[in-house]
Amino acid sequence: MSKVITRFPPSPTGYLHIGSVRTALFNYLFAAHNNGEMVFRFEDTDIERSKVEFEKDIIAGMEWLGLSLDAANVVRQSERTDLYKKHLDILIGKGVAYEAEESEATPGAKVIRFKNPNRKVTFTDLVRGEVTFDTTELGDFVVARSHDLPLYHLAVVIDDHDMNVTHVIRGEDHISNTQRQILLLEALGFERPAYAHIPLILAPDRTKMSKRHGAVSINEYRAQGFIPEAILNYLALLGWNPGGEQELFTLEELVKEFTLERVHKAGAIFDIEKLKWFNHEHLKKLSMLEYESKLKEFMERHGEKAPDYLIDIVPELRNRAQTLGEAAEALRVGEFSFMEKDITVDPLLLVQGAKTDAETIKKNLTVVKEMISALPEGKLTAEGAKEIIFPYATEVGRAGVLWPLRVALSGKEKSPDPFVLLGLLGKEVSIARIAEASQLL
RNA sequence: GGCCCUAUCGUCUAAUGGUUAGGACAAAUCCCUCUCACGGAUUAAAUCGGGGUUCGAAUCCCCGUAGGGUCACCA
Repeated sequence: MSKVITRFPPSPTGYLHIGSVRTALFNYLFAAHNNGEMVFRFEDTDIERSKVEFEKDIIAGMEWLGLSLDAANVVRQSERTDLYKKHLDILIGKGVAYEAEESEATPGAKVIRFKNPNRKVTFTDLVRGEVTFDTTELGDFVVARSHDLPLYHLAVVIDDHDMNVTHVIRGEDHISNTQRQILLLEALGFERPAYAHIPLILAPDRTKMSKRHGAVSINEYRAQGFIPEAILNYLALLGWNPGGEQELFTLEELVKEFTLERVHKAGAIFDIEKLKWFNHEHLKKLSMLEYESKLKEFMERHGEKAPDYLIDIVPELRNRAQTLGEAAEALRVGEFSFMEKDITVDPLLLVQGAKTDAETIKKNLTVVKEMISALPEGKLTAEGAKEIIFPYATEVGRAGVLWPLRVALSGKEKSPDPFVLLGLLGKEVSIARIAEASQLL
């Protein structure tokens, strides 16, 4: 059996779309699973709408996702007109294509129409089984604007053949294009590739996802702080799954499991909440250092500077934020302001949740301060602090000890628990803050 | 409208003729608890409808219904 070759042929007429990414992913997974290859080409026959800016965006997006195979050898249809012309002449020579009326798009040139044999075309779709179309309603469709300007269907057929594509895996919106392409490829004497039309990603209203539904460009997800591992994992499971109950997969695992037989037939609604869950899970799998550098890079990308204490609060950030964007936001709005040199403590807040009077609070804070002071230098960890303080707090009433302690250390109504705070701030700063808070009472 | 495709909890899905129809997200409740999170437990929630085939149907067939895709000198 010949080597499996799939393809990803975006047209550079917009930013990399989330739906394109999933199609690319399925092509990638299928090729990789079968030790094959995914080829890449830009379908820019529509010169009006195609832009270099979009080409760059698509390449950058694919690279970021880790799906780029050979971006250096990008093929552009606009650079292959000789190849198309050659085949166009063959079609005309055979009498299966002919010059018709003058072109609207390029005045002076005649459009080329394909002489429709008006018959039924049946193909086996690897996802849907046998599909039959009657091509009669297509009429003699236009295959080129002129001798030099092929249209999509012609270019696709020639390129897929020329690039030795064995499997055409694309969105279901292309299923009715297949009949035209089969007609052309047979007229040219090419071998048919295998076809697989995968279900579309739908917006919550069950229609094709588009800009009016929110984010469709992969850039927007990147900007929100989603990471490639999560996006790929989520997208792979939209319309496919390996059958078990496992949901978290690495790219390698997806490659190992992927088969077209298990691709669904029905469209799947894109659920941002579930994507967030996947993102959180993949973020949790990162080491402290990996998380730190990812967040740092993310913040810099958005013109923000990560604080130098970032590494210390990674564990907290990681369990709170589902996306890097949420982590950056938490930092921006001061959720971790207690890590700064100076904090302000509101005396009222100190007693607010303590369920006891100021005198008791003051006494409790003093006891805690002494407990910490008694600890040998460098011994103040969250666990260690909890070990000595928690029994005392339980004995005299936790709210009366832990709430004021937490507020004294953070100055905030909401924060990580006081033991974590002690571990983060260290002995010296903690003692100083407790002392300052006591003064306020 | 023509043609094509599709149909399991709100959502993503498992179960490829025999299960109390399972899991996950979201929701609700409870636990943990000094707050916010995290985490743990529990609950509610589905086979679109009607006919067949079969001892037995979510699963196979037919008819409805509903939804989607597509009908360019765009891709």
